[in-house]
Amino acid sequence: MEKSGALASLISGIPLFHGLPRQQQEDLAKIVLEQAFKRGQAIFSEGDEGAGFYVLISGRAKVFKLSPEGKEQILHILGPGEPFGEVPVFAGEHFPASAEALADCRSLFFPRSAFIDLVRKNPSLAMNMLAVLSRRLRRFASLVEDLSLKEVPGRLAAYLLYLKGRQKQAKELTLDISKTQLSALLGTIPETLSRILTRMTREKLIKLSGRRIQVLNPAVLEELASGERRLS
Amino acid sequence: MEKSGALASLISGIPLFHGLPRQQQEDLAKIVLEQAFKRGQAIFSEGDEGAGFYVLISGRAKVFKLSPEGKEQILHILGPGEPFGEVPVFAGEHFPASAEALADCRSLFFPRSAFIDLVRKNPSLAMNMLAVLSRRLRRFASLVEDLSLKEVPGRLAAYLLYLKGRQKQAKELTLDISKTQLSALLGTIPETLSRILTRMTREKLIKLSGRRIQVLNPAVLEELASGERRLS
DNA sequence: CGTGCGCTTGACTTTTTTCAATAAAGGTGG
DNA sequence: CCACCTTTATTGAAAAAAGTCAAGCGCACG
Repeated sequence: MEKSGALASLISGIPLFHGLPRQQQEDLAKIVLEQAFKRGQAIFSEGDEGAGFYVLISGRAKVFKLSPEGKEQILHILGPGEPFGEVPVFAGEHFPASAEALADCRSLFFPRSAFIDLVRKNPSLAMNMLAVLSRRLRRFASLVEDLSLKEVPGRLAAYLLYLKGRQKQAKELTLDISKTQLSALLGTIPETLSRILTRMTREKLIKLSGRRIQVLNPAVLEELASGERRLS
Repeated sequence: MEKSGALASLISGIPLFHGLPRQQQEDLAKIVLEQAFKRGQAIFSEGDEGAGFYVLISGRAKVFKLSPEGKEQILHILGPGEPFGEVPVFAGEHFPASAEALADCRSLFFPRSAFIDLVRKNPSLAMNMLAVLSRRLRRFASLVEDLSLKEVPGRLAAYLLYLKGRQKQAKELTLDISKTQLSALLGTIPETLSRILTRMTREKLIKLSGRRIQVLNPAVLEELASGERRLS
């Protein structure tokens, strides 16, 4: 009783499950499994059979693709409350990418067939899931646009402005991931990222000390991000 | 009666609506609008408010992003039976990309709110839509992988093999889009595509005459596509 | 106190794009 | 059916962007 109460409150706090009748949140609690992963641990790997999907409860994780030569492209950085690994639940059975814990994590695991039963019985749950997948498609469209239509300085500028939007209380941004991870998120390598940060500093667009970055000139960053201007 | 009968048979032939009870296909027929677009005509533009989504009935269309400098990245080439523009139905309201007819098209348009009502009442329709969005996420993950982790010869090789898989009856592939469009689909420009086709021809991997391409050495194309080898 | 990992910088290579010119192809109207 | 004109495709030379290889620094953690 104790335990399922805690589970229920975890579940009701997940955006994917907002607006669901209490009964259905309890149904979810019945099928869910709790899991933990240590920093650096694989959660699943591309090609694995997906027996269900995950929701991150605490910690931080990444979903990524790896090239044969070892280059990594991060598709998504996950924080608490975010679902991942849903694709095989509804189409095909293997994961299209890999996932790994960036810090010690707790997560919930929802087994595929029990979850599908709930979705079938439950229009609100289906609608919420459709919204989640649609938002992800939107993000992916934007990622493709960045990779194909912008060069690295533009992608970095866009990311800095995105961070600034999320951390608007602080005058100074704090990177929530290592620069190596950031380079993989932007579709480049650490050396290139480092050089561009140096150039931006030289141009007085930013000021950086370790993981903290001050945005000195957001207007020019905007122009870089939208491709109107390039970094000299 | 005549007309709605024709509509009903169109609708029942759309994979998205397979397995639905007849009643629900009739419900769909009641809310649908038929539309036609001429070659080159815009169907919608990025940022437009999405009042509903489309299913292509005949012809061919593309969904794409445009950079400020005019470079285009095609996200998807659509053929008959394929739905598009669904994202704003379930998340946000504006289109994340633009769509245009590549040839004269007929399409069905499903208005958002009436369609959502049907989805809410209809678990199978919801499941089908979840499958469609999941498959698209899979494709996007693969597109991101290609753009970020492969160079252009690898992307082209992957595309040729994909085409070969779809046209396996013929010994000779036929490009179903212009080379300019293909370059935009592969995330490059016509000059680069042309040069790489020339190199592949010189290496005797393919033989090309106009839009027809013979694959002479699929094994090496596989290696290019997976990054094990590079084009000398 | 060292060892390792993340980060930076330099020199060099490769890939791709840009710009420009030309050639080929396809459709239209005479 | 042909001539014309627009679009599409190809090629070269040069520039730019990003990646590779290698070395060195600094900081954290055991």
